[in-house]
Amino acid sequence: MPRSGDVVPDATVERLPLYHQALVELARTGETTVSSVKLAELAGVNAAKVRKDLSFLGSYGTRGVGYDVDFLTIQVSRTLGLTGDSSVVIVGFGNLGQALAKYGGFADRGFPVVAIVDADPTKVGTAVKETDGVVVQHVDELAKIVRSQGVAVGVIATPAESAQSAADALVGAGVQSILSFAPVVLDIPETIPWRKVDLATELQILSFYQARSGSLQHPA
Amino acid sequence: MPRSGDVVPDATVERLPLYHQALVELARTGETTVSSVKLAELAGVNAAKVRKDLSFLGSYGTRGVGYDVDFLTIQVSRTLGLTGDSSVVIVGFGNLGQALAKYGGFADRGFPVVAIVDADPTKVGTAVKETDGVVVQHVDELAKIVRSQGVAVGVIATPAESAQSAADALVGAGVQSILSFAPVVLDIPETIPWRKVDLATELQILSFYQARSGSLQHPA
DNA sequence: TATTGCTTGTTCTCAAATTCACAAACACGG
DNA sequence: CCGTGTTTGTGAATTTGAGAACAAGCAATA
Ligand SMILES: NC(=O)c1ccc[n+]([C@@H]2O[C@H](COP(=O)([O-])OP(=O)(O)OC[C@H]3O[C@@H](n4cnc5c(N)ncnc54)[C@H](O)[C@@H]3O)[C@@H](O)[C@H]2O)c1
Ligand SMILES: NC(=O)c1ccc[n+]([C@@H]2O[C@H](COP(=O)([O-])OP(=O)(O)OC[C@H]3O[C@@H](n4cnc5c(N)ncnc54)[C@H](O)[C@@H]3O)[C@@H](O)[C@H]2O)c1
Repeated sequence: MPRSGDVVPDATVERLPLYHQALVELARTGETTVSSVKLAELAGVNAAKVRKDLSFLGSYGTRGVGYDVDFLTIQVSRTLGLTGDSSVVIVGFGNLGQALAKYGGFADRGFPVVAIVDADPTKVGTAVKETDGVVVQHVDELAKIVRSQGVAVGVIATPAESAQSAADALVGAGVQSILSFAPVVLDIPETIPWRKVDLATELQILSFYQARSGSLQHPA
Repeated sequence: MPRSGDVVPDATVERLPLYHQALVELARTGETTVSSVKLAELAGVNAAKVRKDLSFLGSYGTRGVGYDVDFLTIQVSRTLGLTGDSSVVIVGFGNLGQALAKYGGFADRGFPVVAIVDADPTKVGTAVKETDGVVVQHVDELAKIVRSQGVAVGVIATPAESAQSAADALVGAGVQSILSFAPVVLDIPETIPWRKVDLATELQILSFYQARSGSLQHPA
């Protein structure tokens, strides 16, 4: 019987946010319990997989009934480490950085944007009303900002050629994880988890499956 | 001996864009050949994995020497189906849609944005200079646009609640693949490959590995 | 309290992916 | 033309993940 102290497989970790999202939606619509079949449908995965994934967190379902939506949400959140908010700093206030800054979906999901930095002096001083008027600061202030505000996550939205130096600055400043939109592999200490979101890569993967048309759908 | 006609594993397909990117970068810096070790380093993966992945495309290396950068680039491109350009239509000209529209990285990598649509009449008519002055059109024109311009890829940048109808419209219009930024599971025919990019999901996955600090790095 | 119907949790089997390890193959220098 | 050093391509072993199947367990109801 796996308990929450045991390891959770990587493949499961990647799906937990899907379940979390589905659970939040269920709670919003007033559902109090949910079966693995229903949850699987909402998350777009196999029901057996849902049950196995959830069993890694503990035995939180009730046979014949299903899972309690609120309780399961808490368990998934806890496993993902979504206890309190994790503040985010955005590095690079260009096209993408501005879109991210204005986007409310981060704060809604527990990742408030508390600071924005850029290397361009002409961008420093801009206030973003969507994020409670956070003002763009210079990248040289990064370490001070991270320390004083207890920033946990750094988001890199600089051009590819500046991404490594942005990463170095974030690591030096003491952030605990990094999400990068630059299409380059970063050299980051193993102690700091990081992920990359690369749109061109996504389009190229789609291109493959499109060429092999119909042979496989959405394998993500 | 696997040939290009054989199947390429999903896990390999997901990495081919990484290699492609590294190869383009190598060519830019004037390198003519590259070893699996070097390529692995650039792509951030294991060298044996690189060799096995490439072997699915065919036997294109030279023992004792490595791979010819230009030739391998062509083979990877061909496998991914990156022969000609694939035109893209962006659905939703909000924060994210505008950032995407202004971003040059799409066209650079063979995915020119040839059209943008939105449901909001006040957005219709806006011209985006970064993409050769493409003008935002109404979403009702989607089918006509896709057919007349031979659009291959649809990018969904609408709010979550409109994403399914955007997907339906794209499918109806005849696009061949879909990339969505909305944090919802879409119901799309199996014949049309689609992928989802969800930033909150990425942050939540990072949150897990951060909580289990140091036990595992960047598993993507 | 016994029965019934439903859903979980887990076991088992199969498939996919990763990694190691090394023979085969090639370039090059002497 | 032969030996040497290097790097590929791929078998084989191992790890990881997926999915089917079903016994175990609970609620509800009579
Ligand atoms: N815009 C998009 O839709 C989009 C899509 C996919 C990927 N990306 C990637 O996201 C990144 C940003 O794209 P963009 O379109 O916003 O670029 P951009 O040029 O509009 O903005 C980059 C910003 O980063 C700032 N910057 C540069 N070096 C910096 C440094 N060392 N420290 C701090 N700030 C620095 C610049 O001053 C600028 O404001 C790029 O790597 C791009 O490939 C963007
Ligand atoms: N902005 C970001 O940085 C960001 C980050 C992550 C995810 N997202 C996701 O991307 C999506 C868009 O985000 P955003 O911040 O750009 O939102 P937004 O509200 O700024 O823009 C949405 C746009 O879509 C248009 N639209 C609405 N319904 C439509 C329809 N049926 N057909 C065509 N157009 C329609 C609206 O008129 C609006 O212009 C959302 O799903 C959001 O969750 C955005």
